[in-house]
Amino acid sequence: MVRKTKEEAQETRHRILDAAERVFHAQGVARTSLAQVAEAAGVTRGAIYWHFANKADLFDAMMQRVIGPAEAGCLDPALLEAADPLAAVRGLALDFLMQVARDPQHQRVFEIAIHKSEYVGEMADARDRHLDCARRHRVLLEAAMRKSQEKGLIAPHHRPQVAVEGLIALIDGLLLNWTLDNGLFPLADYAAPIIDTYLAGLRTV
Amino acid sequence: MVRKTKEEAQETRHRILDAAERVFHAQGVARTSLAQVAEAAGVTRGAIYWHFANKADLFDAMMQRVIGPAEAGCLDPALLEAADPLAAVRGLALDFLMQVARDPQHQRVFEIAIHKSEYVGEMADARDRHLDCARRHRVLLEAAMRKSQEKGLIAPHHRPQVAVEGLIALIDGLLLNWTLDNGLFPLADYAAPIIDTYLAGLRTV
DNA sequence: CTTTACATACATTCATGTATGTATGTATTA
DNA sequence: TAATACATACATACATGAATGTATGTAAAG
Repeated sequence: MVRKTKEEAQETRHRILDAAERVFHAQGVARTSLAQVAEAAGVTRGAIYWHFANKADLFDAMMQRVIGPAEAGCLDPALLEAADPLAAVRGLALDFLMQVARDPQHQRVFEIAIHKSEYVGEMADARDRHLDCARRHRVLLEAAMRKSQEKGLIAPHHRPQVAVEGLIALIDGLLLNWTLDNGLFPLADYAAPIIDTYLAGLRTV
Repeated sequence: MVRKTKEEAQETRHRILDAAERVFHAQGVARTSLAQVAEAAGVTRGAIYWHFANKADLFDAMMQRVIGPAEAGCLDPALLEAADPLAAVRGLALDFLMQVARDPQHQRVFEIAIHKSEYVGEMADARDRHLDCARRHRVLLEAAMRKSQEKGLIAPHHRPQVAVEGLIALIDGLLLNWTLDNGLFPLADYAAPIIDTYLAGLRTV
């Protein structure tokens, strides 16, 4: 059986993406060949080269499938309309961390992105997309911080840009270390008190 | 000219390590062959295989040469004898971040470790060493946090383990994002206020 | 009948590890 | 102290395997 219906073709595409997730996670991106991905997916390399241009393209698609929807949720401009923007920021950060802590697919993909791939050469596309997305987050968060400061929720001596950079560092650092060894500490338990500690620091004079 | 004196041999060894740093940084570890490292060092692969067992061993040596001394300084148990352990922790964290911000070699090596290598397979040695070192840091920092709490420098509702995990996340996150794009924010300027914000949060009731 | 969705087969490029060559430093001996 | 023997510090050459990309085959969907 060779030629499939369009739906079946999409299913094999997803099977390939699933397999890539598993194998990339287990061996790292650079150390896995497309033949290994194909075997894990139950197809041949021909199928992979039909759906994707090369390994970088496959990697891109794998990341986008999971991170694309997630990042959309994090970029809600309604953040600025909240009565308490700082609380809204807190909610966004915790939602994000909790989603990763709960969903094993998110965990796997972030672990691949952070610890099992090299942001270099042909992976530059993914890197650029990440940087652009991060920049938009910074812009939005900085606006929220400024608004919080206007409302007296943040002490006046804090610079909004600095406050944002610290918050992002905290979130990314938690993700970095938890994905490095998820037995090290319970992210779902630690996330809230840690974020709250930082935000409490922003309130102090 | 073939056989060199021991000092000359050590010099070529360091030339190889320097070259590895540059090429790994430019292309990523997985995407560079030992032939490229050899060319950059002005030697042949024979020289590399004489001094190192393989690429993983070379990578290990390159990391250890820079990180080894640095991590020794961060593990000073005198931390616990300080009159103000929290201030001592602050000093340690800032010293570390400032050293990376100032020394381009540290910057390069951390950038390689974080963004341009895959902690997988044969790199497991480096990963294990990193994890073990991080664990010792956590033990020491947790003791310092506990002592700070006994002295009333940290509000009683904070759990020392959680406080430590937040601090480490903050430091690692700053390093992660700054090495990702060192034009994004000035680490030397931002480090102190961000760390201080978190520590201020630890003092609040 | 044409295009799709793959499987199969092929050619080519590299990177690795090892084996071997070789000239020089260094210790030993006489 | 000079001759000798051995180890060192590489360079060179080779064999092997593996991964990639492409070209071609093919059967069924549309």
